[in-house]
Amino acid sequence: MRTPGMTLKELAEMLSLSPTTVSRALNGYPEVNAETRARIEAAAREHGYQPNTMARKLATGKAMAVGHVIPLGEHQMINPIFAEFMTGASEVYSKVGYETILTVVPEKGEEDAYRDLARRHSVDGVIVHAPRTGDPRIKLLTELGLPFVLHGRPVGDDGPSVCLDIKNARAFRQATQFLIDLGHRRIALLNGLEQISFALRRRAGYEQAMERGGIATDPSLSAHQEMTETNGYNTTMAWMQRAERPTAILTSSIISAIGVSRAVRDAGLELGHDVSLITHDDDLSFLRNEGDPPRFTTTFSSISAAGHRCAEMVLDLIAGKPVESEVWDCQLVEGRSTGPAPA
Amino acid sequence: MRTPGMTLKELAEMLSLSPTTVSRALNGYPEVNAETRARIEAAAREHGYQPNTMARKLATGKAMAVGHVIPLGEHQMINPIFAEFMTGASEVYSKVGYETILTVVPEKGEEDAYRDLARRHSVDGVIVHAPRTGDPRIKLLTELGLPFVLHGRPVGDDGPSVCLDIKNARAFRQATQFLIDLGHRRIALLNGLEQISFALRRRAGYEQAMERGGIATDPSLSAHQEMTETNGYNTTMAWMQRAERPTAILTSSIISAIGVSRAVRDAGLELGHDVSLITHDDDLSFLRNEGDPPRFTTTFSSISAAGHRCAEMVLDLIAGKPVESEVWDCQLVEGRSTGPAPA
DNA sequence: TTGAAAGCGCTAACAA
DNA sequence: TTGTTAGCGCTTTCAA
Repeated sequence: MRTPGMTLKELAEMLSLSPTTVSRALNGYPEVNAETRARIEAAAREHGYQPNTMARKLATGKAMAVGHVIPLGEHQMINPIFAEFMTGASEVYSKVGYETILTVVPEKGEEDAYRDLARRHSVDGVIVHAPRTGDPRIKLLTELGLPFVLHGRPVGDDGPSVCLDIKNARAFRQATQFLIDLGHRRIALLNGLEQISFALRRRAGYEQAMERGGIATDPSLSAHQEMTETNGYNTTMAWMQRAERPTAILTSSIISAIGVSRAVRDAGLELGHDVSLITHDDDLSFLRNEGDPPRFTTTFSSISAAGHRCAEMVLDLIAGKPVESEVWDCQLVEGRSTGPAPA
Repeated sequence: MRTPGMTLKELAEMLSLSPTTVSRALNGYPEVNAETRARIEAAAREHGYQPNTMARKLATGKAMAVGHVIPLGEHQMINPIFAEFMTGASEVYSKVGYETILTVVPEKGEEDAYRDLARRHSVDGVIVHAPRTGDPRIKLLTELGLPFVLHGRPVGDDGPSVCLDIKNARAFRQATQFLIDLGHRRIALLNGLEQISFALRRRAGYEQAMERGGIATDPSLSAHQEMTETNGYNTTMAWMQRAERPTAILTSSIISAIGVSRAVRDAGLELGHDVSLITHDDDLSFLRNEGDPPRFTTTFSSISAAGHRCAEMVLDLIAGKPVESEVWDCQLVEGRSTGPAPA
């Protein structure tokens, strides 16, 4: 049923050339006569010749694809951010003729997914999202010999790896400091799941600033949970109902910030007046409006840029080029209504 | 560098059998001696044998993959919904050993992306998202002979195709009717881009109900635009500032509804009191909380279920099984604060 | 019930 | 600069 699509051999026959020459011409090898190459290219274009990827993959032993394994379940709400990331990455792959392979697996099956990808040679490399404490993926991928790039710094010492990250600790230290300078003392932290590298570093930054400011951190004012709107709402609501409620909240995601914002309102309070909010902004442009809620933006703001860069890095890795880890800087952007602490 | 992974030939040699027999045993062909098969299976398991997908693909001519082509740009904000959809679909593919191939392309390159996928034999079938008026994809895919399933009904008559959709018109007719019955007259529609099938059908439903209710539809109360929060916010804000502002708003997406909700508040009005809101709910659970905003839910509510079903359908199509289009029913769920029209 | 042999369409040594 | 010859690892006739 499928349009057959011409083969290399057929094209070669039409040109009275050997498949080898045609292959070489089309793949840009230098040893082809310019005139011959022109002829071949013209014919290929004219007949809409497109090499069969499977054959090429088998012959070269390269999968011409990069894999992204996404665990379902607990972390599922990573989705909107993940989508932005994928957009950036996928663009890069397409540009060099690579394909993007997406594998969605139940939390438990994650390692098997990587094993399968490696053994079946389905991909030449992978991107690992949100490394965690004791993350088994790094060791596994190293063993499998599958090139990978981490989006986020690894937590412990799991051996050498290449990653792209932002200065999480610094960002949150700055943000906390900023609030302290405004006179806040009861500053709450609404963070992501504790075992995730991002969250760990952000907490560290928060705690450092608190310590420097001589403020004892109240553990009940730190929440580590999935960054959903509902979680943000519920946790904030509980905080708002305390006698000594926090006067400022720091969140790790614009998604939770939406929940915070709603909870504050529902508690009969006003954001930027009764409660200040600073959030790490993942630039989900479809979710936010200028100045609301007031937020903390990092240069990592465009998640799609991160996807873009991670993709480039993994391709370099695959090509055997040396690749350095990158840690991007941050930038504090003062929101409209982040005011001094209420008296 | 990569762990080599044993080949069929090697496995066969270890067993002193021919590759043919081993292949047959592993692929469940009936003509293999039970005892031999057991031996083969044991050995395969023991040595962790995993067939090389590329070789298999080349030999069988099947790509063992389904493609999803996502246009960038205008429709980019489809993202969060799309992510949910992909989750459902990907699960299905994985379960049967298929891979998910994602192609993100600039709006213009969409057709070429399909052509390339087909010619390079990268996929056995594709899912087409959000068919539009004069959508070139249907004809193209038919020509290419690439099996496809539409998520959303086609608009015109682009030839036979298989689709999965909800009863959009009926849903919006019902919702509008519901508002009319509550006494609303100035009902606004905040819809998706005009050329998208979903939006067209929803508008039709809205207009039918208005007509039946004997209410002239005010064109300035229908907005067709990308369903982003910002668009929802701005449009609603403009409406709220009119002398005769709408008393009810119907939106096509929970994303725009968030913008509506904020705009109403910022205009100093109260949702469910001054303005009623009903929205088609894509069940992006991370974005909403029970009862806020009041909403209209369809059984299509779980987008991931749609992804799941579309995937099954395309696999059946690929397998040559007959597949019927499906149109899922809807369900009106009354939200907490959708009250009668203000006097 | 098993095996031998011939590809799938391409790339890549090695020759010419 | 071009062509010849082998494969890549698997499936699949066709024989035994």
